[in-house]
This record gives sequence, structure tokens and C-alpha cells, in this order.
Amino acid sequence: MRSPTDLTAAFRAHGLKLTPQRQLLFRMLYDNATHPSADALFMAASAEMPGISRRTVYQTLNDLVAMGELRQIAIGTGSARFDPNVDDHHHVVCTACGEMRDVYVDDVDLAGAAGLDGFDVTSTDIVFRGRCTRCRRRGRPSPSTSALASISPSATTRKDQS
Amino acid sequence: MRSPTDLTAAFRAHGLKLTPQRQLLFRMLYDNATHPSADALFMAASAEMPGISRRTVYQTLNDLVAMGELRQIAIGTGSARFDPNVDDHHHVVCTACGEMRDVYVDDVDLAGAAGLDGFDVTSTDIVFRGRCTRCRRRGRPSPSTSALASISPSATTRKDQS
DNA sequence: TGCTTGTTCGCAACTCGTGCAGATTGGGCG
DNA sequence: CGCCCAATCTGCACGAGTTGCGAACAAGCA
Ligand SMILES: [Mn+2]
Ligand SMILES: [Mn+2]
Ligand SMILES: [Zn+2]
Ligand SMILES: [Zn+2]
Repeated sequence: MRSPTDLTAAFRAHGLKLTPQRQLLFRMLYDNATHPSADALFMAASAEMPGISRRTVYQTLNDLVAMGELRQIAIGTGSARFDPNVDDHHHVVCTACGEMRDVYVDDVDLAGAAGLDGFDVTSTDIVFRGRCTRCRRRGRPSPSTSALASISPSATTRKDQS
Repeated sequence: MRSPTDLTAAFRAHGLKLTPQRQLLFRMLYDNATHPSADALFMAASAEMPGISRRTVYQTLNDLVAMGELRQIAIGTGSARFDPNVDDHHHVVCTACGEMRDVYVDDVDLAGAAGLDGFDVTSTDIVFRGRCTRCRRRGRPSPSTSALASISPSATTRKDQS
């Protein structure tokens, strides 16, 4: 996304107002490479501006996404992550801590894919999953329980098959 | 996943019981290439077995996933989709109707990706997005609103910036 | 047939977001 | 500088998707 200053101009150009809440979020997002969730941003924003509404954070994020200044990434069932880097790129996600980093793939050859018959593909998302250095070193466990172990009722008196 | 018959044996081997609910789901999933959501399966199952609980459907799906017989796919923020095809493959998703089809990519060269430093990648998911033949022909609209248009307050008296 | 567990049900609770409507406020204008 | 009004913000209810819980049930085995 563009710098807070440029966004300010862009917003005004569209008849949108420049509120302190928006300016704060512009600043928190600009150059932010952590791919934060809406809630992470809300909590960070709350530190600087106690009382800001979670709703306002969602609204501003939606606005920025609609304007093409921010990219919304959905990896998995959890919460959406936001990325100020709107250039064409992909991601690696740590299955243990959720850390997410940019990955640049030279050139995705859609051509080498079989089964796209009839579809007019407009975007391609690649998500690499694994564990980051830190989580591996600390032995933090991968989420996927050891399959059969967790399913066997005799293994542990399961309350439910959650 | 394996055939209903084989699963029956596998379940019993693990001390799990064979209930009619489970057997029904085994049948509904086997050879099912539609990548159904839990709710789609619940509705289909309800037709054959009125009274089956949504909870039971979720539980059985979770069990099968834990056993490695079923693959759970999360594309986007919506509901999870389930895939009895556990072979290594990727997907194309229609952004208009949600149709999802298998895509086989010759060989994903993780090597050609920059930024994976430190991560020990264990899986790679590629999701192609676009519109299927039917939706394109019928002119069904893509979800992404025309950006700036929806953001401009003067364009349409927006109630909120949703 | 009876018993022991694993299962099923139904409903509450939870997470992530969105719809709503009343209270606020940015910012163009006189 | 102060007004006015549309654009915003906030708080809360509500909705989708999924899981926690505990009482009622029922496979599988003796
Ligand atoms: Mn990124
Ligand atoms: Mn598939
Ligand atoms: Zn990690
Ligand atoms: Zn379609």
C-alpha cells in the first residue's frame, strides 16, 4: 500500500474523511510485514488509542482492501490476515506459531497444470506450510495430532472426538 | 479414502464402532469429487437419514481427517471443504459458484522459491481462482466489487462501508 | 439378553465478522 | 471562527461455521 501521506490524499480525493483512527491504522499497516489479523491490529491500535472500536478496524481494513491498497489473505479456517504488500507474491506459514513470510516464486507456469479446462484463472495462490526456525528449535508441536493415536478411544479416554 | 468396506474394517480394528451414521457418510464421501462442505454433507445425509445430527457429521469428518482418510481443505474464510482424494494434488475454485476441481501440477519446484529460509516446508497448496465455464457463460458476477466504486460515499448512499 | 463403552444428539458457547442506529466529528462554507 | 451535514465511530445484536458438554443411546461382545 501507499504511504500514510499518499493515502491521506487518496482518501480525500474520494470524499472520504481523514479520522485519527484511519491515520493510526495507515501507520500501523505501512511497511508492516507481519501479515497481521484484524484482531492483532485492533489490539495494537488500542494501545495507542484506547477506546478505538473493533468495528472501526474492520471497516477501515475493508475500505483499504476495496481500494486495492491492502490485500486480504485467507489461509485456513481461522481469521483473515492483511498484507500491505500488494505485489504479486506468495507465502510460507508456520503451522505452529502462524508466522507468515513472503515468498517470491519466479514464475508460476499455469500451463503445466492439468484440470483447468474451462476455467479462466485470474489468480494463483501458493501457500507453503511448515515450521519456522524458532518453532523447530523449541520443539513446538505441529498441530496435526499423530493421526491414529488421537482417534483411538483406548489411547486416551477421549471426551469427544474433537 | 478407502472404500466403505475397507473403512469398516479399519474402524473396527481401532476399536471404533460401526454406526449407520458413519456408514452413510462413508458412502457419501467415497468417490465424491465435489469437495463438499460439512453442511452440504449434512443436508445430503439428512435426506437419507432424517434426524441425523449436524454434530455427528462434523465428528465423523474430523475422525476421518485424523485417520488420514479424508483431507480438509480451507479455501478462504468460509466453510471447510472435504476431499476423499488424499493423493497429492491442487485445486481450482470458481469465485462465483464455489465449484472446486482437482488440478494436477507436474512438479512443484519449491527450489525456485525465494524466502523459505529456515522453514522446513512440509506441504504446498496451490489454489487457482477464476470462473468456471457455466458461470462465465451465464455472466454470474465475480464477488470482488469494483473497488473504488463501492468505496465512494457519493456513488451510492452506503449505510456502512461494508 | 445384558453390560460396557463408544456414539449420537441437541443445545450452549465460541470465533470471526457484519448489520444497525444513535452519538460524534471532519471539513467545506459563510 | 463557528455551523451544518454527511461521513464516521461505537456498542451491541446477530449470523455463519464449528466445537464443548453431558445425558440418552446403542454397537459389539460375553
Ligand atoms: Mn505478503
Ligand atoms: Mn481434490
Ligand atoms: Zn513458528
Ligand atoms: Zn462457477
